[in-house]
Amino acid sequence: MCGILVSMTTDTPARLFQLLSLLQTPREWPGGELAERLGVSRRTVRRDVDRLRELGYPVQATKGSDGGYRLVAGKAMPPLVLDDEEAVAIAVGLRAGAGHAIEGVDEASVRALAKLEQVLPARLRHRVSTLQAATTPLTSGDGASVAPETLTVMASAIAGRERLRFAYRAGDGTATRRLTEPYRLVSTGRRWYLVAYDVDRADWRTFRVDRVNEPFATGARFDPRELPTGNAAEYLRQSMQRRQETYTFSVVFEAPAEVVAERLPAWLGAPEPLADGGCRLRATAGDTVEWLAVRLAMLGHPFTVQEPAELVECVRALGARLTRAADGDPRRA
Amino acid sequence: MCGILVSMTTDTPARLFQLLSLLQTPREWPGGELAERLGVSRRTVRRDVDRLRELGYPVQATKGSDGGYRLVAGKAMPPLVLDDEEAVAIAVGLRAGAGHAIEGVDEASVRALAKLEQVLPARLRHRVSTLQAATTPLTSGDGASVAPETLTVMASAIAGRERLRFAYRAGDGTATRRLTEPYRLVSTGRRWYLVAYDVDRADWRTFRVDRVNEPFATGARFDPRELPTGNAAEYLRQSMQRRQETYTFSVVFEAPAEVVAERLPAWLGAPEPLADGGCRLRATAGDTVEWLAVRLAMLGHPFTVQEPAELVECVRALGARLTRAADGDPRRA
DNA sequence: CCCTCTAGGTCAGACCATGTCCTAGATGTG
DNA sequence: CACATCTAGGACATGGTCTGACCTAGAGGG
Repeated sequence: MCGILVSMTTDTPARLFQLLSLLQTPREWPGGELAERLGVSRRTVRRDVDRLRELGYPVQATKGSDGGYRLVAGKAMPPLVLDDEEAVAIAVGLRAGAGHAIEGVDEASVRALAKLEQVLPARLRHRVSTLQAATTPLTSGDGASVAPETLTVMASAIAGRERLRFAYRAGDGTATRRLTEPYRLVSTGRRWYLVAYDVDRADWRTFRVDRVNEPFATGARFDPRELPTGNAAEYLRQSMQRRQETYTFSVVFEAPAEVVAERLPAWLGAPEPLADGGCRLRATAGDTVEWLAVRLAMLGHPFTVQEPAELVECVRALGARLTRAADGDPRRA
Repeated sequence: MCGILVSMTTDTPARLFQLLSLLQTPREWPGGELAERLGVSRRTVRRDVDRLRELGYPVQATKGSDGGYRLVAGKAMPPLVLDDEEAVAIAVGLRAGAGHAIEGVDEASVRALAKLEQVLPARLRHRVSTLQAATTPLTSGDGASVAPETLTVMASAIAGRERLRFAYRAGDGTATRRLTEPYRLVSTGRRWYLVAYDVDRADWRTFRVDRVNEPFATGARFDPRELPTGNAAEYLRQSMQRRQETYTFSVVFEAPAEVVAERLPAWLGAPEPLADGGCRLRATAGDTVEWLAVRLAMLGHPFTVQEPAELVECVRALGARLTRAADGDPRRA
C-alpha cells in the first residue's frame, strides 16, 4: 500500500494544512483513508487530529464500523480551504452584495472581499469579473453604482493604514484630486461613503464612493487620527444632515403594520399602525426616488404616497408606463 | 511589549497557521513585528515565510526602510482566515445569493456556504440568521422561496454521499415522504432543483427545492449511480419540458436593443432589434409573473407586453396600484 | 551617509515527530 | 453473541528538524 512513490516532502505543517482541507469536505473520513492520502501511518493521523483539536478546531470522530473524522463547528473559525469554484462563488456573491450595502455586515463584507481578492489567483480573477459583469445588471438600475474594486482598494488602505489618493467629482460637477488618510467605510441604505481625513484641506471629509475615481494606496503609512465625533457612522450622519442629501418620505399602506414590516428592509424602520387597519411608514432615504418607487411596488400591498412630490411623480410615471405596457398598442410581428 | 505572558505552546504548525492569518491582513508586516507577535526570533520568522512560499503561498517582501511581508495572489488559493465579522458577512452574502441562483456559480456558491456553515461557531450562527432575516425581505417578494438551510443540507448530503430524507409537497398539493440518493443541485433562473435517485420509486426524479420540507441526511452512505442522461442540467431541462413548468413571454421595448440588453440578466438572452428602433425580447421564465413584471418595470424603458395573458394582467394590476398610489385618496394624519 | 529592512549561510543542541508495538472502548452486522 | 471496524491513546527508540545566535550581503529611503 504505502508505495515507494510517496515522495512528499513529509513536512508536518504542510500535512496539517492538507488534513484541514480534507476535513472541511462535508463527509466522514476514516482514519485509514486519511493515512493513505497523507502518506503517513494511521497513528500519525490520529496525532495530527489531536493537534488540530488543540489548535481549537474541533474534529468530531464517530466510532463504529463506518465512522470517521469530520470538522464541526467550534469556538474559533478555522481557516477556510476553498477550491477554485467556491472562491469564485464567494467573490461574485460578495461583489454583488457590495452594491447592496446590507446594513450590519456592509463593512465586514467589503473587508472579507478585500482579503479574498488579495490572494485570489490571477486565473480566477477574470472569471470573477466576467461572471460579475453578467450578473450585476440584475440589481443595479439607477446610475451611481459603485465598483467593487473601489471598495476593496479603500478597505485595504484602511486596514493597512496607507494614504489613499483619488479623483473626486463633487455634486456640483467640479473635479478635484484628493490625498486622504482613510478612516472608515460606511454604507447607508444603498450608498457607500468614505470617511477620511483630507490631508490637503487638513480636515475630516466624507466622500461618496460612487463619485470616486481611480483610487489607489500611495504606500505611505500613517498613524490613524481620532475622529472628532467618536463614531464614523455618527459623523457621516451629521455630515449628511448638513448637506441634506437625504429626503423624507411618507407612505400609507392598506395593510396591517406587521404584514408590511415583514417585507421591509430593517433600516427603513417600522411602520406605525393606523386606526383603520392600515399603517404609515415615514422614513428617510438617500436613494433615488425611482428605486424607492419600485421597492414600494414590490411589497405587494396597495398604498398611497403622501410625500415627497418627486416620489409621487415618479410613482405616477411608473404606473402610467405599466398601464400602457398592459394595454399595449397592437404592434405585431 | 513582549510581556511574560507569551505562554504560547510554541508549536511550529500552530505558528504557521497564525502567520498565515496575519499575512492575510491587507497590510505590510515587518519581520520584527511578526517575530514579536509569534514569540520567536526574527530568523525563525524568515524561515516560516520560506516555508509558506514552499507550500505555494507567495509571500511578497518589500525591502527598504518600511518594507515588510504580505501575502499576494499566487497559483493556489490559500486557506482563508476570517475573523468573526467577515465570516458572518460571507455567510449572509451567500445566503442572500442562494435565493437568487446566479447562473454559473450557483452550485459552487451553495457548496461554499455548506462548507462555511459546517464550521461556523455557534455564537456566529444566530447572528447570521438574524441578519439574514432582516435582509431577505429586500429581495424575496413572491412565495416559494428557498431556505438556505435546505440547500446546504442537500449540498452536504451530495458531497458526503449520504442518503437524504425529506417531505415533499407536489404541485397538486399531495404530500409525500421521500428517501433519495441526492445527485446534484441545479438552479435555473430563480429556482432550485434537486436531481436525485428516489430509492422507494427506484427511479430518477427532480424535486423543486422550495417544495421540500425538513430535509436531513440519514447518515447511510451510498455509491453514486450514473445518471441516464449524462448531465444533471440536461436531465432537469428534459424533465421540466415534460411537465411544462416554464412559460414563454414576449415584450416589446421602445428602446434600442443594446440599451435594453445592458440591464438585462444574461440568462434571459438578448433582445432582437426591431425596425422602428425598438426591440423585442422573447424568453422563457420559470418565475412568477409578478416578479417578472417588477423586473421589467425596473428596466426604466417604456415597453409593451405581448404575452402571456397572465403577465399582461399582472402588469395592468401593478400599474393600477401605482397610479392609485400616486393619486392617493386624501387620507391624512 | 545612515538606518531599516529582507535574504541567507552556518552551527550546536534541544526537541519533536514518526512508526511499530501495544490495549481499551464504542458501534453496527451477521 | 462474536466479529469486524473504527477511534483512543500509552510506550519507546531513533532520526530528523527546528530554533536561536551569530554572521554577511543587498536593497531602498531620507
